[in-house]
Amino acid sequence: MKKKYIEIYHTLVEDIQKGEYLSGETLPSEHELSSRFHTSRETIRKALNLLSHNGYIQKVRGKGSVVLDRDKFEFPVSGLTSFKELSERLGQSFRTHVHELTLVKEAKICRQLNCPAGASLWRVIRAREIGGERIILDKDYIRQDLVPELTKEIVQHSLYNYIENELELDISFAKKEIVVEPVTEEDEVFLDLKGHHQVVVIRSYVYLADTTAFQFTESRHRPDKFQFVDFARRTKG
Amino acid sequence: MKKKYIEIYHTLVEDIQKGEYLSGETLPSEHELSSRFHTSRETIRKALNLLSHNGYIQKVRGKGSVVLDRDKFEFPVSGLTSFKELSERLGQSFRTHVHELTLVKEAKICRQLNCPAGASLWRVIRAREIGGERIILDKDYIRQDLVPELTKEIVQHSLYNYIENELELDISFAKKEIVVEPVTEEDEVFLDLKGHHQVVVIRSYVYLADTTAFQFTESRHRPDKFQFVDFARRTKG
DNA sequence: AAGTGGTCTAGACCACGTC
DNA sequence: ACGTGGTCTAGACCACTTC
Repeated sequence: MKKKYIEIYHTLVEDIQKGEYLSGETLPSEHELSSRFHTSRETIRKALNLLSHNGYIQKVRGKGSVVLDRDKFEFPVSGLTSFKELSERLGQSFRTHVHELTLVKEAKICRQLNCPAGASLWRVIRAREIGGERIILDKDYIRQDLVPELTKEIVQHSLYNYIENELELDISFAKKEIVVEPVTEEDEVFLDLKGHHQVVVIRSYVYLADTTAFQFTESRHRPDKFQFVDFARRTKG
Repeated sequence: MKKKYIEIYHTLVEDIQKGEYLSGETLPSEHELSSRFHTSRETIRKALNLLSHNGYIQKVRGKGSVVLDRDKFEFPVSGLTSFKELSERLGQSFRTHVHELTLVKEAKICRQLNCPAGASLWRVIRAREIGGERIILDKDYIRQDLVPELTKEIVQHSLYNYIENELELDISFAKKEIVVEPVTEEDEVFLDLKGHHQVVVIRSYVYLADTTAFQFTESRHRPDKFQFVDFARRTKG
């Protein structure tokens, strides 16, 4: 048995994308939806909360669930997007250059990942080429106890895909920090900087569903090609 | 009577902050909490979902609600933070210089805010000084039909405070974009750029709870002082 | 007054981890 | 086997918007 509220969520997303409900209009009422989907109102509400959380609707008390103009938001998949998804979205040709794939011991990063100081970490360094220019340098540190084997093919293709689908690790949340920093010698070597002296650095700590810290990533972007989109819903309380 | 799940949420946040539950430990079970707070389990679950959403806990099936190391996250108040909150958090002295407070008509911005092309908008230009340096230039456009009166005192003190507490407008969500751009003449005049030739630009569209687009803000930061922190929880489905 | 979403209840069964 | 959180139900009352 699948989860009902997830199925209802997908159905409603499709309906919205098909233009069955236009932006500014309201969805059928929760009461109406519960009888239409033969389910309780709380279950409908879970589906609607998902829609709201993902920016498809905004609930307005006494009025209904208003469909938002999602084109205007041009969506973000809030936060945890992989390079592959991103470049596919942009519809541009892309390549990945793998410069390093080694096992290292770095006490400092281990401490931040809550693993023993002597633990082995995969260090993966990849340059991302989009439209013929190498504009992103990704440096990943991944706990080897959680990902025992990595090959050049895997990191070239899609690391996230391998981790989530092959290893079935459940990535749950991430904390990221975005800052601007001077370029390093490494940046000079691996990127086409076109005279830029600073890069945008995104540092992420990625956690699994069981709260294990799992990966540290530093993603260094040439500033003229950097864009970050965020959809933030205010949580009350 | 206030909302129960909000009260329970606040109680649990306080307990966590007092160190009653340490990171890595689990909270009492949902069953236990519902009898302790004399409420139903679904209500407890709403409170726990808030805790989870705000990064206090991670729920693990079969195990419990694990308290996260929130210090390690150094929190963001995800997304919609005002300058005042930010500078208070940093504990630094700050000043706001109001350079402009006028009514304008800009068809382009009206279109993005979904209001008539000829509608009046407040244009507010403020430079933010932190630790003696003017490092942020905020340019706000606000619909005058929603905010009829603005004074220099209001925009100097706290615009958000006025909008939310005095006018009682209900800010609900925002879409933001972060990019890096060359400095403009305006930046040169109003900021202490210290030789920097680029600024980090955050463009935000702010919406009210009734889905009205309400405000457009462009916040221009000197790159060496820019930081953006984000806590992203992956939503399934 | 009627309709909408927001909150809350007191159960139920299931899937998963731990023991 | 037991305890945990995940899903689901069929009601209830309230606050708000619209008419």
